[in-house]
Amino acid sequence: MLGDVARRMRRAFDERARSIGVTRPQWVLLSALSHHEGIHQGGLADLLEVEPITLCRMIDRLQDADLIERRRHPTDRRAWCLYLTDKARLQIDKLRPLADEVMEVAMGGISAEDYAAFERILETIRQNMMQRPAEAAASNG
Amino acid sequence: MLGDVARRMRRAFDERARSIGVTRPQWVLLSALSHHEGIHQGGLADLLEVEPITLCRMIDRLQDADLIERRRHPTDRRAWCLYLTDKARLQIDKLRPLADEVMEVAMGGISAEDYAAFERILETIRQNMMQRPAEAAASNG
DNA sequence: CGACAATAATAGACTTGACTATAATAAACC
DNA sequence: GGTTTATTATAGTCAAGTCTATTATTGTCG
Repeated sequence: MLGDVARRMRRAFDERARSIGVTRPQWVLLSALSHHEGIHQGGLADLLEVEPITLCRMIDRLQDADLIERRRHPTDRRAWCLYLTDKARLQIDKLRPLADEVMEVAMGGISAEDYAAFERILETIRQNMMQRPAEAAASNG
Repeated sequence: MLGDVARRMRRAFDERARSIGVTRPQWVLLSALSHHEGIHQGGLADLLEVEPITLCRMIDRLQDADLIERRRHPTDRRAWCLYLTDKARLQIDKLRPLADEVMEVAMGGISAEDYAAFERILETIRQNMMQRPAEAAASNG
């Protein structure tokens, strides 16, 4: 059910975002980058919890679309530093209200108490899922 | 956050299921089919809320892996009817406890009241997301 | 019957995600 | 100073999901 609800929300955002020409994962990436400009790919991959190679290919596409700029790291010749283009900033400004709208629709008719409870429980589940399976197995016995 | 939690749960299941040799979406498919044997592809796609072509290719792979059998529909020569193989039934039996384990870990330390509240709120959100975006726009004004 | 619309499955091309592996570079260490 | 190890980015290959067609059918209607 949780997965189902998450999927419906993803889909709702995707439908709205399609006209902008940016996919939802791309928006998540751009949005994260807007708070950490200059970060290198590995760091951003950690932030987004995706594999470096997944991020690498998304960056390829975003660079092709003139939304992200790769600049050489000043001292580490292996690394790239990532920067938003002005075009990307415009896109983000258009996308944020869409995300807000999805949240509004989703949370319609839910009281403040329920909302708080929901957040609290979600956070508990998140903590429960944080331990790696090996540790989980170990802690079970 | 909801998406994050859903992703963590997906991942937890994937890690456990990998050794069985079936992916999570495949398990979902097999599990659904076990309750609707004989259904045709379009019907199953509706059930799982994926595009027919997505299901079609998953069925291709599952048929290659001897987990699903396609039989001709008795009267409609366009359609296939889907059946589990015995091998698939064994797999399902192995996977169900894994899913249960993930749920147990996820819900650890959550009271019955919280669990009930969580389900209720999730269901509300689900209902909120059920309306199509066009209708949502219309109902907004 | 015959044209035409609807339905079932599938093809092509794309994004996103994974796993495994590899080249280049940096850091650590003897 | 040179060898080994770790890190950074990337390639190959696959699954799963999307959108937009296309091919067989089936059903409908004149």
